[in-house]
Amino acid sequence: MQNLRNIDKQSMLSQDLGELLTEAIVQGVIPQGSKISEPELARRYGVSRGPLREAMLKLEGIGLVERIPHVGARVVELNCQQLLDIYTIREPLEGMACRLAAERLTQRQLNELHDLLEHHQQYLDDNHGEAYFDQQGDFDFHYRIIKATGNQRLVTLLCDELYHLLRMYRSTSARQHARPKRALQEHWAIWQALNDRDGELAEILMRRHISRARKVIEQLSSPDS
Amino acid sequence: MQNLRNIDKQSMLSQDLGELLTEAIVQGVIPQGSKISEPELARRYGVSRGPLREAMLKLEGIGLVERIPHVGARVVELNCQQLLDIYTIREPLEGMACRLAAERLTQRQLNELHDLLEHHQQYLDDNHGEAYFDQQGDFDFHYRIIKATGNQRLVTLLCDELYHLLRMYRSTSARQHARPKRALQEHWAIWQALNDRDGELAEILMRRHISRARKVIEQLSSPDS
DNA sequence: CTTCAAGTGATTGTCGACAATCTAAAGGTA
DNA sequence: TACCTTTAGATTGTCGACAATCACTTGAAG
Repeated sequence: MQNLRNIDKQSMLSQDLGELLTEAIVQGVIPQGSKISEPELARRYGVSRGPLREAMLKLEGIGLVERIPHVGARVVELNCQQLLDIYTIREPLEGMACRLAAERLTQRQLNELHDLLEHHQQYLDDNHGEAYFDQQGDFDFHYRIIKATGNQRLVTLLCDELYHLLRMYRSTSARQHARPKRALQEHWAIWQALNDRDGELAEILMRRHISRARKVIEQLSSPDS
Repeated sequence: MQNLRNIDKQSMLSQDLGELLTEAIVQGVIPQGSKISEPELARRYGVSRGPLREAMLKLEGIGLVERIPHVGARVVELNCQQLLDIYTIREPLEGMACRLAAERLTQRQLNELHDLLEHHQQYLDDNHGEAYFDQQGDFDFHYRIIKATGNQRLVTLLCDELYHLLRMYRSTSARQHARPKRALQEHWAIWQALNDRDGELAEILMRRHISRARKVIEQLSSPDS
């Protein structure tokens, strides 16, 4: 009864390795574009090459590394174009997530979202400007809406795959959320629509929210014209 | 089937295995819900368990099999709810794909799409009713639009992951596209919008197209109310 | 007869080793 | 000097083998 952790979650070595490596790559410990040597990583983590290769396969599926047969694996280099592509996917997907969430969110979940936004608001009003909580709060808001859809495949797709890439970009790029107050306003508007059970409006607002963030990135990447 | 390694010397064994197994599962050769024994499959394909496990990892990433640590892998059982979830994801994603394609399709690609639809139309008018071409033409239309977006991640997501599940469902279910003529009409309308470079309308039409197909499935799954 | 415990057989996860292949440095030729 | 070939080194892909774990049978107790 005390070692509950060992019962409910059988840990595979390759699975744990996958999560470790994911965090290492997302946080920039393993820099973008760097080559990944299987023997070296295997020695560092004290495992054989078998589980490590399986973990790499999983990372490749997420899109964090790219593998070339007989050559090896490299951490993906996330240029602006690829980031824009991700936002292009996020926009309609999270819009649909909002539409679904408007029907399925419980009152309790809505209240928790409200508290989250107020907490976030207070931090910004106090002018802390701590980017960490800013990003954390931002992601948290989106995560909760997505998970409320009850569409497991949608949750996996967004939270377990695409968002790793976003976190990687934000942790390695100096840019820290260029417009936190505006973004929070948009979050409030989305919450209002969700609270009114207006799925159609919530979808539009979320799409605009992501589309605007995408435009900011677009202007940063090509400041000319 | 034994000389798998002679197919292409430059590709990896696990990669070829992944494609073979994907086809076998999609076409129902390996039935839904069946347990997958690593030693048995390894013997059948004349390879070791290493590459086979790596192929299974890839299939798990696509969502064709489910693995439980220390228990094994099973081919996923695609119930109606999961199929509805997939359509829920397809609707906004392919809508966005249409919006993008409206800007990027070349005149040549538009003409090819036109020929494809006319070919399809002729088959239906001749009352062949051959479900195979019907499905093939349907998928082909959607594939071409998606690939015209130029968003590689979107292409991979839809064509290399979600569509395998759709093909699996259609090949194992007796239902053969309940409304081929109506669907073709909607394809024509989408093509018209694409040809007019009206991305906004093309997106709406594609969303409606997929949403209607989803409703058909929804009614089949729960005929009451 | 039902239920639970131990044992047996098979399967999974992991490891170390070997062949095929790629990378990079050394050396020869125009 | 520039370019091509060769060669040594390291890395990747694959294989067979062993320990850990699970499923199923057997058997005994209530």
